[in-house]
Amino acid sequence: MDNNPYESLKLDNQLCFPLYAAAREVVKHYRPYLDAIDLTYTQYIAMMVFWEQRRCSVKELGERLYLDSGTLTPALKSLESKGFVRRYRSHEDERVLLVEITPRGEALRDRALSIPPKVGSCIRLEPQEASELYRILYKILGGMED
Amino acid sequence: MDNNPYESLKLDNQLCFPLYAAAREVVKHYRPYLDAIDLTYTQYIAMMVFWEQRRCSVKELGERLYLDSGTLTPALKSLESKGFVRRYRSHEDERVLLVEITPRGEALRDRALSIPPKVGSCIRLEPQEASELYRILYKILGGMED
DNA sequence: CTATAATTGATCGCGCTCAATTAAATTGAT
DNA sequence: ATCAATTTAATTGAGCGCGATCAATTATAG
Repeated sequence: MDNNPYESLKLDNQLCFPLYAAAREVVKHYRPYLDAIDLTYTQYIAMMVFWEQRRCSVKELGERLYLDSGTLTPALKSLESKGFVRRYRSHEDERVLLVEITPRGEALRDRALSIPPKVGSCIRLEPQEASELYRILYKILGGMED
Repeated sequence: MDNNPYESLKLDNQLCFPLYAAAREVVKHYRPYLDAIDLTYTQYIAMMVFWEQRRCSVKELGERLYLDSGTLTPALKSLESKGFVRRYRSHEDERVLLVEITPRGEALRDRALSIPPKVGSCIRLEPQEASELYRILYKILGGMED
């Protein structure tokens, strides 16, 4: 049947490759909509957190987004320069940098509302496939922490 | 039940976000093994193509990997500098740049053989989940071309 | 036979990621 | 209680990936 010792190195047998490629393709579809509100994808998912909870530390944000501070610091500085958040050190612990949404950032939420349905329509999956994909992806994310 | 008009902007309701995060997490797990053979992940998936078909054009490679020349050109130059491939223009059509694997590149295949099982063991999915994920990811990739 | 369009890669600037560094807080031994 | 050692938090800088633009080549139309 399969006597090729290099079978495991074939591109078509990789799970990581379509994961990597699909992620880039989907994020790419956000770009025109995100350009319109002057956000990158990383900034967009950060704003999602602030729309939900107004304020959090860089560390907490990083855990939520699976991103480290090296990625977040420049993204948050950019959000601050656009007036969507403000950044300040915690008084209780000076090591902690807190980020808080501004009224301008709150206002952006309404302009972002049209994005999810637009991108969602490009990912043509059955509802059942979408929820299965969601479940499996979080299983991967949960199982990799070691 | 759900009267929040911003429900669609919650991080937990996004499909793209876990896709984006899981892709990065999985690729990150390749790094130590790829470092050992001096390849980046992009260079690794490019080598997979050459291990299978020895030679192809930059354009063809880009279609296969869903990457453009801005990403591939520096990656291929780096592979060339390490002696794993050679690059030359096609005689039939001078616009086409062909990339061909070298004996040194062929030899690298054996050293890469141990990588897929090592990374695979970090992605703790049932075989059935893995194949379902594979199917759905390629459905996304196939359905986005427009 | 010239002019226009399309294709192919290369180059450049920006954002993201990782490793190393700096700064702050905590722990623990005396 | 004090101070070195460890731990924790975020910033900085280098390299990679991506989108946009450009130059060179080829194909097509008038």
